[in-house]
Amino acid sequence: MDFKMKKFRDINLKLTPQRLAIFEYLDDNKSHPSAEDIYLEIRKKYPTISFATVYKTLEALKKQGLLLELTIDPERRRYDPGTEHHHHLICIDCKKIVDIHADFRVDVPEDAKGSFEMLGNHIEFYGLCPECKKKG
Amino acid sequence: MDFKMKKFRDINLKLTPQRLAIFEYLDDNKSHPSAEDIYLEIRKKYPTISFATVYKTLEALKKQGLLLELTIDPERRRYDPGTEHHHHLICIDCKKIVDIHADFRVDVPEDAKGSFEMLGNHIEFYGLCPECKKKG
DNA sequence: TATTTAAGGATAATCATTATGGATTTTAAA
DNA sequence: TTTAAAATCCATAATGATTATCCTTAAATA
Ligand SMILES: [Mn+2]
Ligand SMILES: [Mn+2]
Ligand SMILES: [Zn+2]
Ligand SMILES: [Zn+2]
Repeated sequence: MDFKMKKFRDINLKLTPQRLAIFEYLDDNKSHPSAEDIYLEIRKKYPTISFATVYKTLEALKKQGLLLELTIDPERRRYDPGTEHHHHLICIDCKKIVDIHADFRVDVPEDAKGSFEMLGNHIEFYGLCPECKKKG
Repeated sequence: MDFKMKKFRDINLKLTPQRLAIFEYLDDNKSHPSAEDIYLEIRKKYPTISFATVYKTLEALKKQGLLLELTIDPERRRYDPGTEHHHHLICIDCKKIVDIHADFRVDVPEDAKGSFEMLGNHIEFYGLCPECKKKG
């Protein structure tokens, strides 16, 4: 969180109570929340905060490279404060997203990639979380 | 396409000219089109077709397991008539999606997966297509 | 051909996200 | 401390994709 504040100062972005609350909520957050998740949480402290503020703060964080946007849930965008390269496991039932910090060799064979310039990759694992497996 | 018709007949779904046109458009289609792409194309033959019809047909195909919905483009859903297990390469510039038919070993280590039940995976590769690389 | 039932199409509704604009707050300078 | 400029807040409107509704039309089947 400290470094988020620093980065913001560095580029003339102001530190407001709303933003600090969002930083704090995201800091070390492993739940991959949606904009609404964040909005609902921050609203407990700042009941007048607007969705626009949440979206704009997320946009600013993304632009600083301090936040990733996940396109893994077809219903809504999810955000990930863990910006190191990692992969995800999503429960097909409750949509919970869990980090997978493992290194996989996924070199695309030359003939398959053609003259594409390869820049990165992301693996989505699908499965059932322990809770949902129990429920059936 | 034939087998799509058969599956539809088997479950009391009617074969209409609009649906056949969509089947035909999707058959062997490697472009991963959006609902709008499909709508615009079919409209050439059936100028009165509605978006609702496109969405409903896609939904029916999905339910039959004849079509996959991709959550790889944050702006809109893309559809994939290739339902065999494969991966994708997306151009971060023009959003073109290309199939990668290669087999990768991506076994999640026991300690990372916990008691999740693993059911599948999908790898998204990010890069620049030859055309976009040229443009800079 | 008649009957049944699903599908088509126009359009409204919904939901997530983005844009706008005036009031407020922060920051820096005077 | 006062002032001014810039950034942010939030209410709200706009947008764009997707889903729902409802009435008319057409496909299937006997
Ligand atoms: Mn993550
Ligand atoms: Mn594909
Ligand atoms: Zn679950
Ligand atoms: Zn491209």
